[in-house]
Amino acid sequence: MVYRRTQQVVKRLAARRSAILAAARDAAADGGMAAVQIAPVAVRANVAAGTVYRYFPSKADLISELIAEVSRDELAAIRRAAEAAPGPSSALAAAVTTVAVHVLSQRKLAWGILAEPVDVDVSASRLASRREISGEIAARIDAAVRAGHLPAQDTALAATALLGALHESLVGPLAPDNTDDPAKLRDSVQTVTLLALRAVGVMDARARGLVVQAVLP
Amino acid sequence: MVYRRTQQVVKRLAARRSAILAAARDAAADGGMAAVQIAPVAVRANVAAGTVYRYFPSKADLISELIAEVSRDELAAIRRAAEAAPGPSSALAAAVTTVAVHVLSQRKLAWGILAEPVDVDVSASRLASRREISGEIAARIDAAVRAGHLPAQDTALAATALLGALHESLVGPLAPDNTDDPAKLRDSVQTVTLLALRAVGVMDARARGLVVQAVLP
DNA sequence: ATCTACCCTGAATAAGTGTTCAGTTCTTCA
DNA sequence: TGAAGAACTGAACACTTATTCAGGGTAGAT
Repeated sequence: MVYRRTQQVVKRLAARRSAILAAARDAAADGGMAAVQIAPVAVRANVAAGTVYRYFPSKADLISELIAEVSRDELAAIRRAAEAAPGPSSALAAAVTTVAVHVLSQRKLAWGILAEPVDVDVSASRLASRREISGEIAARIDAAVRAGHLPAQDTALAATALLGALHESLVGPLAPDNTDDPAKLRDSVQTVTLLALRAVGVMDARARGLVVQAVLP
Repeated sequence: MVYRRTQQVVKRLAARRSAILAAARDAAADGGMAAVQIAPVAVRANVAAGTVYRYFPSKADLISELIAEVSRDELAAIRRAAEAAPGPSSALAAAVTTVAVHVLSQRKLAWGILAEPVDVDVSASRLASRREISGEIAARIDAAVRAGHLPAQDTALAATALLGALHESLVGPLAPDNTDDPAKLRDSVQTVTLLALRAVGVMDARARGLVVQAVLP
């Protein structure tokens, strides 16, 4: 062989791959999954359409990786928020609030990742994404149950239901369109978080306290 | 003119239209919205593909009507259940239970109506559908609030969140797959209804009572 | 400098389905 | 019964995008 991938080339390839993924993410943030089409993404990433296929076997793979990436980021944020909280209930509140805030601050992207129709099959990665996030929330609920702050319950089902409630009320088609009023956005986050905490059995008064703590910086 | 639509013909036309809609509904119940394609629906309805277009201007219109029809049925069922209940809280519980049971007993159809990707734009009718159902639930929450059974709250947001919780936990991708175990199905309905009622502020003990009442026939 | 292997380009291709429409069949009424 | 209008048929068409691939370019080794 008279050709070997030098370190420089390896780096360039990795950078290009990242650029394509980033372009896809940008497109999704701008116009939802509908905007994640090979040709436009290639343009954003400054490559030709064919090049995308040197990095991703298919559009389904590209979108799947996009979903996985966003999901990883989200999971990390949730963990960070929860671990900074003083106790299990606060951690749960912080986790829920984090999801709500993130989802609201990137509504198009969130909608794209979660539920927007896509012309290729990405159900597997969506499933994985939900599993991860839901699992994390379930773990937090579980911790609060074990600490005696919540009644025993099916934590997996509860976590799934919580996420459904957050998503539908914040980025679903009926979500109020407060795109640019920070006060209303905060209100929504607060209301929905309160709802979610009460759903798993946090007493109302205590829930209010936890929510205020979690929403305030 | 030597031709006028006689009563018989009018009836036949109406029947055909219904047959096409019914065929679409069957297809959706069998294989989700993905199965609602013009050619297969036409076959089910015993007409040619072109005929579908004499009754529906486009696939989008066909599916929109399908969504509207299912939505109407659902709304009627919710109202019936709620009106048969002895009080506002029971009515709310009955309404929520009804949604849960219906959704579970026609999961593919529900998923198709609610969230499954479709290749044409049906967002308007999905929005309308959600608005109707959510509005009804909101009204029930409101009644319970006015009766002093629940704390004051943003009932529209709460209703939306409740529906999101129900849908995600019962027909979402993470929903447990108890297709054929009636006991587990009932368990799911009970658990989720309980969750929903607590979310809007029903006290736990009272919620359990309401749920049992609502779930038992 | 030059050969080789790899990478990139972007126009052409492929494939799936909604939609159309010229021709056929059916219904009505004189 | 036959003429006229309406409804139905289903094969052909249209359109959109993902995907391919032959050709040109670039980096590494000698």
